Amino acid sequence: MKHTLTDLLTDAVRTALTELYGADAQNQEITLQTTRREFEGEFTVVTFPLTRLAKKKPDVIARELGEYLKGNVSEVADFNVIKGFLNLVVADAYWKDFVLAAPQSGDFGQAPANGEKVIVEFASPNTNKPLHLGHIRNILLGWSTSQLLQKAGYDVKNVQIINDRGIAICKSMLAWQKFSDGATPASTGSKPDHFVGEYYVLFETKFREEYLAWQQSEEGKTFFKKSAKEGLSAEKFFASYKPKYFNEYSKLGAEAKEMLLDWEAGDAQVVALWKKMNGWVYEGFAATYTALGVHFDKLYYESNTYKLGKDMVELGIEKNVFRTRDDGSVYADLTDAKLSEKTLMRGDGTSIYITQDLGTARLRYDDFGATRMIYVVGDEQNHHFATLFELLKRLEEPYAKGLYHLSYGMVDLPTGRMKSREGTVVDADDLIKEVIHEAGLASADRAATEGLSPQEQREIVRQIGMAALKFHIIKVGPQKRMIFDPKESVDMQGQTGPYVQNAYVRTQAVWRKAGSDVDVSTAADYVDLAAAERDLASKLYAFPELVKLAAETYDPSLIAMYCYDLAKGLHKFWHDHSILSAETPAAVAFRLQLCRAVGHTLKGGMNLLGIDVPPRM
RNA sequence: GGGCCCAUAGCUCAGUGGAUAGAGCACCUGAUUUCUAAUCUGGCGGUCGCAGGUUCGAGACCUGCUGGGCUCACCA
Repeated sequence: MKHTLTDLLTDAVRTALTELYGADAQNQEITLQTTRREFEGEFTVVTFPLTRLAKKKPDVIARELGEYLKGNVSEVADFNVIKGFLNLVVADAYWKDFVLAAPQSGDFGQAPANGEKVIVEFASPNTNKPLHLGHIRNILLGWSTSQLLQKAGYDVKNVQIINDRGIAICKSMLAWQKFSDGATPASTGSKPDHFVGEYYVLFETKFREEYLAWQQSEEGKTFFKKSAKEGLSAEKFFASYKPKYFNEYSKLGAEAKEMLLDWEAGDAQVVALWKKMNGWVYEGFAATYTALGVHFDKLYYESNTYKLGKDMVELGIEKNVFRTRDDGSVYADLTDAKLSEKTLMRGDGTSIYITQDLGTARLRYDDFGATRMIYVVGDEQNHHFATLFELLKRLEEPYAKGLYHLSYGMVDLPTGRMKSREGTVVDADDLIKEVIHEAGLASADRAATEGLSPQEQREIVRQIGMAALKFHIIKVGPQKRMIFDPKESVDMQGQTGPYVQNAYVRTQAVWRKAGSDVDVSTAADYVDLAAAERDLASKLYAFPELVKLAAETYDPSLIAMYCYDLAKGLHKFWHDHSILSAETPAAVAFRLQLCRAVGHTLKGGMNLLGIDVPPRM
């Protein structure tokens, strides 16, 4: 591995300290950071922490260090000192050589394969409803994390676990069976997952009607008088009683539960209906995944995995990690890890949610041999995953150290949280359609894509709209609960996806004009770089390290911020300098290649976010 | 009640213990005979929730508090 510039500078500072002050600086922490924009230079050494070592004032140390580095390190062309900050100006020759080398390749920033396998789980929807805005955040996070890890050298597999069973899908099934008259997505022209979702909603509607009627019946009124606490309003009482009513009194509830039992018993008719309706949902999901540009290497279905985990429970008992209660139920005592006592198997021998997660983790390890598993799941399940990981650690699973819950905050609307009951849930397909529509309106009065076929133009509009949406979501750090304003998500100016795309398009436009057979061999003769060029060069230089950091911290928002920053640098450079009519042939040649380097990096960076860049826009 | 997360400009968000805390949007303003103006320039805008502490240095680290969210099932 070649010495990076930052390593080289850090080492040089250590050597300088030893030479200048006779101190052994090998263990001294060297604070090297990028120079703030308002000062000249690219790297800054902070000399405050060196005062004890050198026994001099920070500014004196900075000056002496600067002189030494300028005199002894060819990469350091100049320096300036402000208080305890030594700003280093990297030699133009270094930047020039750098720009003409690594980033000229399309896979700039790609780390060599490290042989380690990692699984990223994301999406993981229920099959009773279409995908919504919350799923979009999940999917974008999962996909870009997967891309990032790949770029950082991992062998990545994308998986999801589909919650295809349970009471929810039975509600859709029952409503369809009772009320559809055999309607199908084809007969109604509905997108199939939306079709199934409509029956889920219909079930809830019918159930509410039934519940309301019961509340107003003699039986309901008597029940209220008998059961409600003094002073509690009927409205409040019945709102909280709803789940119990569903389980104990409701005719529809009983039918849905019966259907679930029939399904578990393998009833042929119920299973056939289940397959049919889930089939519709998958057809719909596939279209949404395609629209989002993501795909999976393997799908796990809860209907296949929900009984897993019993062997893990056995193992836990063997290892004396789990205990059995008198009633036969099994639990793990995690109180010493600041977690609760967790039951893993019921007295009747059936398993629960976390038990299947134990089994599924092992199943995936057996499938792929991955030593890392990333679960992209909302932060309301933080406790669940803390428990799951602690259990797997105690079971001494070989992948236990590589488990990570990529937790993210919920998506709120400016009006508050999304609530299906109040119809404020933003549907994924609607949103996608909307952003593309807006991009189309914004493109309508532009001449930039004239001469392209209608298909090509539509594709560009699609790429722009999706870039606006995706960038708007992925630029926010995962941990943060975010407010999604649909109006802002279609913005195409400022800190947005289209802004970055536009910078890329400019790098392509100049090459189109120059012609691909232009001779750029004179670029090596280019000597003095302009400020905007040095700025771009140092930004390009930072890309591979940033990819590494973003992959290590599972944070794609870092890449989004970077892309914006690099695009901004390109736009500034573009404004300040002419490329094709630059002063000298060497300048033309260098700037063209600088454009190519920036273009590759913007494209690579945006691809990490699952965003395409168009050739023109 | 216990645990975890969040709080930075009017709004949406950045901010490895380092400099005068930054972007974008919004509002005001100037720039286009040119390689794409989906751009660029200037202006306006801050008690970094509050109070202590650690440090040469705190928006960041520690403690307490306030406000908001999530969670603490033999549900998923």
